[in-house]
Amino acid sequence: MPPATTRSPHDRLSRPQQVAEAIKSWVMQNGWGPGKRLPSESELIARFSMAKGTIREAIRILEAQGLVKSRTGPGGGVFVHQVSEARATALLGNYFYFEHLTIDDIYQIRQALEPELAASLAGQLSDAQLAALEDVMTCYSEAARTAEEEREQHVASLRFHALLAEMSGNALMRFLIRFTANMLAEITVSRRLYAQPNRELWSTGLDYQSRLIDALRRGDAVAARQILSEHMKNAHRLMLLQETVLTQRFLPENEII
Amino acid sequence: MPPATTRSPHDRLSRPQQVAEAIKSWVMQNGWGPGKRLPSESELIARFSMAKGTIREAIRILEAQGLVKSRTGPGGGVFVHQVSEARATALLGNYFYFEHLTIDDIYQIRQALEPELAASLAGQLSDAQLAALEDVMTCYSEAARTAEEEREQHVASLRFHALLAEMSGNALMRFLIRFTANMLAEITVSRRLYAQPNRELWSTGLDYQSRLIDALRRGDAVAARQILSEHMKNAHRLMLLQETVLTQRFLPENEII
DNA sequence: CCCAATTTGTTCGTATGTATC
DNA sequence: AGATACATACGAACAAATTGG
Repeated sequence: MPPATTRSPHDRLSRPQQVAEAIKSWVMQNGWGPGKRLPSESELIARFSMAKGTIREAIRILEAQGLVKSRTGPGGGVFVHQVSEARATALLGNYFYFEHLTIDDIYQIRQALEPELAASLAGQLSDAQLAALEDVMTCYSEAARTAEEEREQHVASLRFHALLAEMSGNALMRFLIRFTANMLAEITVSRRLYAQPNRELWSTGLDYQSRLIDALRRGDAVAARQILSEHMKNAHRLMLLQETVLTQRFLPENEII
Repeated sequence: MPPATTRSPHDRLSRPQQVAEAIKSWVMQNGWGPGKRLPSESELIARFSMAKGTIREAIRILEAQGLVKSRTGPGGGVFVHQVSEARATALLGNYFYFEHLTIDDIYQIRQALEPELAASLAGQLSDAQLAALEDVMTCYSEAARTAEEEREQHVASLRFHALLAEMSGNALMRFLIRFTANMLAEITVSRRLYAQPNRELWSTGLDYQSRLIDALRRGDAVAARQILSEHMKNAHRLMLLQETVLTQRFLPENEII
């Protein structure tokens, strides 16, 4: 029995989709990487014996997936393009537009991932990296006075986690941490949760992160894991009070954090 | 200062992209859900004052993202469509085609997520669900004789985890567990890692999963977490011996598991 | 079973915009 | 500035698919 591609015979692929798939596997088989220029429109028209419109739609499909980019003018054309994190985030975000994630859901993942991330980074960071973490922390070292400052502190605290993720050698970990933080920001911003003064969250958050940086510097993986685990548990608990269903929008193709 | 969309002024959106974005936010603002029919091509042509080809490219962009589907004939048209898990998996998989994930990377995530999943399911499953888990388990209760059987057992063991994820109320958890299992299957299948007889992995895996089901039935969250944690650690250790860089293909738009 | 209506799908010719030399 | 090479956009015609009479 073959690996069995589970496409029902009823949803046949349109010609542009066929062409897009063909180009995909063509690029893959030749091992072409980012920057590689694909044949021009007219060449593709000749190669696939299809009309311009059909070829163009195929290119658009690949472009929407972030796999190619096209430029006009001489030396222009269609180029293989590395899918950006922003694009991947937006595309995955579309999926969760229809699933209704709660703050609980997101924190269950963060609760599992972040301590593991912290543990894996203990003793691995350079002085410059540790300094960068402390730098972000100082953005919210003082109690917020206005709602605007409150919001900025909230964003900064999420940036702390994003920065930590950036330091991981694990691309999957990096993406997931940043994605979950993004989703959380979407909720809190869209629901104005940050507007509710939550001094306890930010102040205890500051304390935890300070201790975390210390543990990371000492190379104490167990402590780092424990600290971030408690931090997550606490943040989760505080946010739980204002739990809400995520009515997230279609994400535009740009970075939130 | 506005939320600041970080699009450089140099990569202006093409007209089809503009139209696609306009339709997106249009759907969003009206709160239209899956099944809602969008205006016909000709209506969109009139509304946006653009050529048919341009409108069609916009539709294709949305279709590539899995947000709409179009049907021909009377009563046909373009319909809002819930992004499928398969589509989301494929789109996210494209991102990691360019990042080079290792087995280590994937197991770091599974190691963090799966025990948490197990703990959250303890005492929450119906008899039918527990029976379904045992059912999948029996698929590899006997030692494999041929390489083909070996492969089937491997797939079945990944299915066990997928089924477990399916029982979570957390859509994000469900997706991530299945996604990571998918990525792992991609590696092991494409690199033929399953071909190497690895009796220890499957037999100990069987033992672990049997104990896990028991703990889930008893409602012992701590034990469930511990068992799956050890199982992951063990599976990771065994796979580490044959570690390899993931040279994953562009994922076709279909389900692997 | 065929025919007609409706809607997306595809083709071709032409013209325009844009970046490079 | 002008020529060149490429994607981009337009419009009209035709093809295919689906539904209902």
